Amino acid sequence: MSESFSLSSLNEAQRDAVSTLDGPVLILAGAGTGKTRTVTCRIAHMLKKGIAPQNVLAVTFTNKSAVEMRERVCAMVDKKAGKLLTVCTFHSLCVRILREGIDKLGYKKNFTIYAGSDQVGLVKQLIVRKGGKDLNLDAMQVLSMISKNKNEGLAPDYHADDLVAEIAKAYEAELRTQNAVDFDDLMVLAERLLREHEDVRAVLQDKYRYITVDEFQDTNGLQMKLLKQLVGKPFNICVVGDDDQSIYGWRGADVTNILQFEKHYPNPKVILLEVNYRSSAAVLHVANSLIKNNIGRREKELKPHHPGGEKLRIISMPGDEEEAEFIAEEIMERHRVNKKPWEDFAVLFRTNQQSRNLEAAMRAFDIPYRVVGAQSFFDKKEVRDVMAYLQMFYNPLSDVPLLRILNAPPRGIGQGSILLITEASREREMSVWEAMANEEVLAELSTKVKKSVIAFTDLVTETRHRLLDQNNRENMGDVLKEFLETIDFGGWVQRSCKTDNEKEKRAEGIHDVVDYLRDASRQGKTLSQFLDRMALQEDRNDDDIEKQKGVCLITLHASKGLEFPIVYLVGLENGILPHKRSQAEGTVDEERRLLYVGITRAQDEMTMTYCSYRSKYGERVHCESSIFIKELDFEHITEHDYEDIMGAEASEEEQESFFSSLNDMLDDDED
DNA sequence: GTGTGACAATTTTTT
DNA sequence: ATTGTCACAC
Repeated sequence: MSESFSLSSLNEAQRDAVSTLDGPVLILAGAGTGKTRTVTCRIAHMLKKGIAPQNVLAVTFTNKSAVEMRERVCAMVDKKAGKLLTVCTFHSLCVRILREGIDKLGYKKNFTIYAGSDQVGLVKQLIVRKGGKDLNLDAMQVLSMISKNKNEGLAPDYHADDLVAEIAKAYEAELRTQNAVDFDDLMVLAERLLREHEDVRAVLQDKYRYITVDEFQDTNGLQMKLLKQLVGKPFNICVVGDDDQSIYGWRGADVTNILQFEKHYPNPKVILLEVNYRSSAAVLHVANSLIKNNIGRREKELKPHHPGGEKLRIISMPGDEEEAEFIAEEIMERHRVNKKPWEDFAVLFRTNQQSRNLEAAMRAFDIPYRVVGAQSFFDKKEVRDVMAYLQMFYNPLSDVPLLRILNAPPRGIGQGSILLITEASREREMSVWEAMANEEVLAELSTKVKKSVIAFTDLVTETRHRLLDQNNRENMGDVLKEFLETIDFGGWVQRSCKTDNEKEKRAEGIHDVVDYLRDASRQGKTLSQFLDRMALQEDRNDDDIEKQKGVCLITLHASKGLEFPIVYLVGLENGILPHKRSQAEGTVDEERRLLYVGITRAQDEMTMTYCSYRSKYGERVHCESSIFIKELDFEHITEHDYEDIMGAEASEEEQESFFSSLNDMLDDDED
């Protein structure tokens, strides 16, 4: 596809966005208004105008959108030029920046990235060490406080609770001595590096002359600060987003970034993308009627490209089981009678719990379905263990991965010995790895344990050299495989499995890591590059919801960016949507946006349901319909009752033609 | 080092 | 109802 063809296929606002390359640009792109197409065309246009691809940076929030954006730009431009573009996530960008210059902040360049369970493990340890165990202090909670603090740019000791401040400080110190950084640090340190080192800043500002930020409503304060450092004069920064789709406030996203963009970059060109190519007019009218109840938003309205459309339905259900069954049955019918493929349907819900009923109903009707979430590849224990081994090989001085696998599988270094070694390492101000090679420390251990420790360090050292030696022609995947066999890692994992199914899944997990590493090795990647990729989850394509078959069961949050011809949105009840906690937290607006996102997923048909009763934690409780329902424009909605529909259907079977026409007259007052 | 039972918690989730 | 965590026993 040639680029001029693309340009002519854009609407006026989109063209305006594409051709405005200089100075700050704010693109307010409503749902379904061709945002990605506009942004990718804009970047293609840059290259056509002679801007060097090396000078172009596009930052996204997820790897998925980074990959998509790159692919779509590459389809429009010269292959070679496309490869020279920088299209990546915030975190990936920070890793690149830091691998170059983190030494200027006193870290070594081979820093380790601690993620997820690494962080939790470390905090758990620190809670114990600081004597907060009896205080019911939860590691995850502490961690989220630490994270929030970092993202707000506060000092680590700035916490309401003294003990938390203690732990936060110790956490920072610990990461520092282990030459490790967490996900937040990637951002914090990259920002600091740019702010404190003019030379680094100058180089990067000169390199990235044209910057695009996608999903700008999801950025937080820290990401904004990083951008401020990265964007140099004449401020060729283009941000794209939609304040009405800001649904990640709970995770730090700061919607004022997009609302007050002018404060950071005065007199931007503001472009409104309002023509929606996705949904019917009816769907958009309802969506518009809801979202205008939010105050302090940027005024805009989705304008339908496709006129008319089926009215939306709101159906009251007696209980959550009927709700699920009704939907499953209807999907079944629509598939059978109207020949709609399963992939046309989606069922959206607020909380993951709600998927239970739905899954059960789908299974009962033999409807193929796909669910997002579940357990992701990288959270699997065996995968994390193997990754810990690799992290340790790369940098044995990082205690966290080392401690994770020190006795997994068991090799005669028990809890007591581990405690002794860690204590000894702290006393001597050395890493655990160094302590294990220290004669004095070894002398404190029993002969048996000492032998185990030496056997372990010897094996690790030998494997480590084979993995890191650039002159070694061996494939890293093969080295890992051999190592895992030597320690009988697979056997240990198998033994801990209860079912055959589990055995299979776990073995697969281990096998996959080996395969990934083998591939990376074949492509000439170093262990460091492989670990970065894995930490940033850049290889994650195993659970791409769009590639799976069947009816899509998905949370409202995860549905953002997707679209479906026929959508069901369940549980429109106070306490669920808006969620119970949002009242107290003052985030009802965000719940409204969440519903807005849900409605705008639908292309043709939209059905919303609420229940009178719902099973909650084993108890059957009464529910009332959502406050949001009365905000909707009922000109484009028909209301139904479960009993009536079922009654009508039952009759239909007996006296098909008569009752169905009567039913039409009663229920649908369309022309 | 692994298995059992009591006990609490229970929105959304990427990197 | 379900799921995970933790203490304790074997």
